[in-house]
Amino acid sequence: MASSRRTRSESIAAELRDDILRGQYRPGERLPSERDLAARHATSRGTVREAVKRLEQLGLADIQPGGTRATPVHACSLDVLGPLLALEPVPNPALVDQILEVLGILMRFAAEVAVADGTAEKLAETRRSIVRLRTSAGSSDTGESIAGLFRALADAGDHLVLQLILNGLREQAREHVRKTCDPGSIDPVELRRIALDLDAAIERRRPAVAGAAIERLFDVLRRHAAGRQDKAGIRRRIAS
Amino acid sequence: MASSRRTRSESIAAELRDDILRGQYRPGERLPSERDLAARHATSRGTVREAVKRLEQLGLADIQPGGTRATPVHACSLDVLGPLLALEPVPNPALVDQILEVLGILMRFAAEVAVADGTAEKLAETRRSIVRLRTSAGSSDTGESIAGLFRALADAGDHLVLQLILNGLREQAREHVRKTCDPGSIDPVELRRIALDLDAAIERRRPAVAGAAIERLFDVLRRHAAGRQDKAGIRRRIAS
DNA sequence: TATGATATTTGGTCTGACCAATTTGGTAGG
DNA sequence: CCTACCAAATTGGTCAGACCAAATATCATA
Repeated sequence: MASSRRTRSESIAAELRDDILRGQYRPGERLPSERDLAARHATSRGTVREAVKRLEQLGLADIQPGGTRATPVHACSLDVLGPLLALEPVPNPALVDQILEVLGILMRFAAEVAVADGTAEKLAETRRSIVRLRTSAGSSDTGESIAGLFRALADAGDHLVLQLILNGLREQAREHVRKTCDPGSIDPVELRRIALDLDAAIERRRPAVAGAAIERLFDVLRRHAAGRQDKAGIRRRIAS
Repeated sequence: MASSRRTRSESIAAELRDDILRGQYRPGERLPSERDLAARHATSRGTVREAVKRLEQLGLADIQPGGTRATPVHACSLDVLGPLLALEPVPNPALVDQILEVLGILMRFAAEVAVADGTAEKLAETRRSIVRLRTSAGSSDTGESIAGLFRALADAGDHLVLQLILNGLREQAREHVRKTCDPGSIDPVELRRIALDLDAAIERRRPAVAGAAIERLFDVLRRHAAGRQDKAGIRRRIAS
């Protein structure tokens, strides 16, 4: 229900976006004019215009009469994360870990909110997703199951702000995180243990316990994504 | 360096956006066609087209040949938060609290990262912003000082993912949160105490202590935003 | 050299048109 | 009566060329 085939203006937008992300235009530097771009891409100005507009909404360009200018990356929208990861054939491991780090914090909170405030119905759905995770642990469906659990947790809490952020993060990260860490090869035993703990926490309505389970899950995910090497280096960087 | 005057397509986009957020179009329902909208607004199809495109990028509309359809709010981008708050003359207090809740979690993490990994230079800048906060506590500049502190902390950590999320959240929330809680009337004594603790934590490089200080800061902010009534009801909803 | 007027460039919008995909409505067949 | 299928109307995607206002660049003048 999401995307259709790639449109012309989308292609141009993607190309320009990657150019900016690659640093081809320094912040403040002027981009080619719409007319210029139209000529280069052998297309109409209207089409180019839509592409440039898209850049502006990503926070990558500041478009004004007299000239459109590039914008520093650190001031952009979350929506540049996906393209940024896709820039290199193998996603930047440091970035992937940052994503898992923040996602872990937010999902932990989501779990706490869900268990504390969730309706019985929503929590039942969450527990069903936990069952699916337990049965699929070790298989190629593991990634899908984990994603399903996350969605259920985010949905159960009725916390709109949290949902919106998680939407964006998921949309940007999903595919690329999978590229770095094949969830199917996560230790199934560990996964099932976490799933059981989480399920028990939900059943007995223990938000803190549920949050701790999610935290452990992300420890596993991050360690797994980082590969066998330097497991220790990635661990929680602060001893709270 | 941000916005110029309001463009016609932006006006139309804003109107459509608010219509959808107000629930005028149920999810899945078809929006008027571009030609129809152009006629209604006495404008050209190209202009309307840019507006509708904007909606799609907000995640509010799914635009496809045959018809553009509305999308459920909970599946949108974070960028709808601002408009959602602006829908009512007085921002929804529950939403504002949700924002402060999530912002608190993220800023706590940002502080921990900053203190753990920040360069001496960046941390010095952060401490300068703390000084500004202490001197402005109780004045009308308090809000600006707090925002400055947040920006410095987010900047010191060199955590891109966190920065991007905080960008979006700040962009959406800034103005509206201020409407709900006048920062100038926050207890200056409490504020200065937190500032001192935070400063000491930075100086001695104690991430956990810095995080705790930020957490206390947000306790104050949330209690203040919620108004004098039901201080207790708003408090941290989970006992971790 | 500094400054102010002028010419050029650039984005914002309009008009009207064509194509391709979808939706819709009706029709023939079960 | 319902279903499967086909044709017409609708809708989005793109193109072309044009005009205006704001910003920039250029150059003559003080």
